[in-house]
Amino acid sequence: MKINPNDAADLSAQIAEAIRDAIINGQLIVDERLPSEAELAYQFDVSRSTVREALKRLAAQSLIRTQRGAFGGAFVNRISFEEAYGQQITTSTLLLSMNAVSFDVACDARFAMERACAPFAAEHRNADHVATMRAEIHRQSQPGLSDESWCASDVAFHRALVDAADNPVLSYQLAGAVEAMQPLMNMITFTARSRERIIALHSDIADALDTQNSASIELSLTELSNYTKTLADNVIAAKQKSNQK
Amino acid sequence: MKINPNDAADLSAQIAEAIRDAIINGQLIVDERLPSEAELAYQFDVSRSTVREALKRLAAQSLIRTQRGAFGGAFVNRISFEEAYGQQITTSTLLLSMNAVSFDVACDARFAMERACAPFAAEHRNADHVATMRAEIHRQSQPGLSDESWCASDVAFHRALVDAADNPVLSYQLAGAVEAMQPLMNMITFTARSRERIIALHSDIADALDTQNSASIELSLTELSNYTKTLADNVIAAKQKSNQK
DNA sequence: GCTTTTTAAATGTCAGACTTTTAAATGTCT
DNA sequence: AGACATTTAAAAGTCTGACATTTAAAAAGC
Repeated sequence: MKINPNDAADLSAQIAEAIRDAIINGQLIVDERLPSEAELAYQFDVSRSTVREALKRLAAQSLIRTQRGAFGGAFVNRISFEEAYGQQITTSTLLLSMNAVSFDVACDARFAMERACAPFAAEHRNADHVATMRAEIHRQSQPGLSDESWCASDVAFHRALVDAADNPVLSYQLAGAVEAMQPLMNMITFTARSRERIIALHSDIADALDTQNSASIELSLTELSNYTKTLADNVIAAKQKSNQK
Repeated sequence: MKINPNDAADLSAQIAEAIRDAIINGQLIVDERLPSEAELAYQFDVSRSTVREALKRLAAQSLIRTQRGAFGGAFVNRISFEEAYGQQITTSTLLLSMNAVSFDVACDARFAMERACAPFAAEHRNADHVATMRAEIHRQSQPGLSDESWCASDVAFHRALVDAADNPVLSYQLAGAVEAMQPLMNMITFTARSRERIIALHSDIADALDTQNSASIELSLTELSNYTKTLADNVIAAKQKSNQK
């Protein structure tokens, strides 16, 4: 592992990159201990502060974890799917809020990916998944349910569908789509939507999952997508009209 | 923004979290300048080093960028889709290499997501996308092509299909799937695969995209997925047999 | 043999100094 | 007045050295 002191980039960024590369191409393996900060400082010929900044960068990406005390140090971290979900959701949320992504584009992407789970969900679903979905549908039918609780239940419902696919790679990818986009979509459409209509579609999906009818799941998801897009169009049109006044 | 000095967590982690939250819920907006390191150190009542470690954590997640010199400082970064691709690919690669994910599970996820792009790709494809795919197919037909170059061309081919969907959200999600998994798959199957077979399927996909036949794209992708899984099964079976000797 | 104490190694934090970069402000010349 | 050069101040980047805290192993005591 080498760095180039003449490079314009910060030393801490260069060091972080060198260590990251070593982890990615397998020179450092999971749970392996890195040299101590003092030792790294000596090896890279920089101060301990600079090494520490590099290590914090890696820690922020969950590439390493640190442990204090004797025989502590920095260890290569095994990135779990569960951990990665969180990062995925944060990044997806920021991407959507910071970039001008049209509602239709986001909606298309979200439901396309969820439809991609349908065949696997139909195949691998078990009683728990169906029960979770029915429980959330029941919750959604409660008259006094707040918009926040509705949204949480909505996420839980779709989450159950994704989890039914029993594929951690898909779940990881979908985490961003469902958990980041669903709240945004709810925020836009909650004034105009018909809860009954959505509940009916949710029931169709739960039934189709129960009977392992993948095509029917996909069909209902497409309907849900179209309905959501129509709602958004109306809301946006209404907003423009009120602005023109 | 407040931190709790009695919290067991590192101060720099707490400060990073406080600022991250402020960015996520909109208290800090894109391109807004954060207070200087000295000012932040004063506000949080910690040393400048601690603040710097917090800022490095945020920089590692592309949440801020820093600029030296007068009127420099830390600025809230607009996360672009392009930037996010890289992080997505890194994380996906590590997730796959560090966790025991079966080949079939990874393969299912990857092709399911790519199939999800098919309808949009068929609708929005233009001459460039088809031309890129045909060019890559031509490259793949060259007899002397190295395995590394084949893999790169393979990625470029699938990348073109995804890009044809003209949906940045999908492209972002697919970046991890295609660019992280394709190389891993190639690594496992390259000894057993028939380039002719794959080229034939690639040609089918390019033709179907050209004629905007989404169903046909999906069919060919499923065939490609099944072929890949069969190859992997054979390779793994052969390996076990040789181990038993 | 078990418990308690000591110890050393490591990270976490702080304070202060110095270096480098950068853009605005100021000065100077034409 | 405008173009160019110089100064200046603010801010990040880096370094040094110190001290605090944590932690597990080693040593001591029973």
